[in-house]
Amino acid sequence: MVRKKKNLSPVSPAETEILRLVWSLDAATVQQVCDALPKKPPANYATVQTLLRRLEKKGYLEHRVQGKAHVFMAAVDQEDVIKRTVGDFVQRLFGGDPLPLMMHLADQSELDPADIKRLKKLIEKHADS
Amino acid sequence: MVRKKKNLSPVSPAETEILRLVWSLDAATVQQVCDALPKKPPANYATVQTLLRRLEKKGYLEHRVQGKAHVFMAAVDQEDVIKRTVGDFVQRLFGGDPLPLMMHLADQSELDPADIKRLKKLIEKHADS
DNA sequence: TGACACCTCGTACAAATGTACAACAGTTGT
DNA sequence: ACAACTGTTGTACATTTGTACGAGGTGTCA
Repeated sequence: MVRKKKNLSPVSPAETEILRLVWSLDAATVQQVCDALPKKPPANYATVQTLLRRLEKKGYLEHRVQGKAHVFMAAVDQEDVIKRTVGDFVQRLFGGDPLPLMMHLADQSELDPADIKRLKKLIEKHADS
Repeated sequence: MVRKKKNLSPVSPAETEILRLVWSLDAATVQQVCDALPKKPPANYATVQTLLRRLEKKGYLEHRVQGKAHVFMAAVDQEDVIKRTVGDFVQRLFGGDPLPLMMHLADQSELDPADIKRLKKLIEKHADS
């Protein structure tokens, strides 16, 4: 698959969550996305459907027909989307400097030892470059 | 100052950037915020003004009058806002797990040695807790 | 003491966003 | 073959967001 880049209109907050679920499910029908959402405020089928439709129109998803249902799946590279999304976020909230965000996360998060190990390794790698 | 918490309506992306500038300037007039914005697309005074007014209405800013101008300043704790904002963001894009974001940032960012040192220290601190 | 500059205020308005209904169609169990 | 499901499509609509104009007030300098 080719997965063209750029020129994608922005993903709204609500759309972002839906997109994430499709990624994590790899491919999913409207129903499956609904089921994956928190039950607390039971997701409205129609609403989720609209979000999926919009994501497809924007170019982030595509679908194949399976039986009577549409199965949605990624149409662009997840990493690219995350990169852009995080980049924009860091820009707005921290003026583009990722360090404050790292510090905030390191400070706030409960990281288990394994996580810390992986993180340190990654950071280490950047130390000598 | 008391700085009540919660019940604040969300900050939109454009508003977020303005809010960040007010924080970084500590206190600022519309003009000063405009000047702090990238010149590239020269910020429209009226637009910035609207954003500041909305931030005040939402409760994030307040102002004092100085001469003929309004000087805007934070009305709620910056850390709280950042915490909530980052939290929401992590929720939407990563389902609430901050580690993928940490990894992404560690992987993408060019961190200088000093940054790495500080980060490692912070992470270290969490290792034995 | 006017003319100017610089501000705020009220207002506007298109586009994006969040949310959702109603109508219609393919499947399926009976 | 028909009702009951389950899904899609078209559409709607109140808010929020991004962007910005014009009128009117006020401090300032000649």
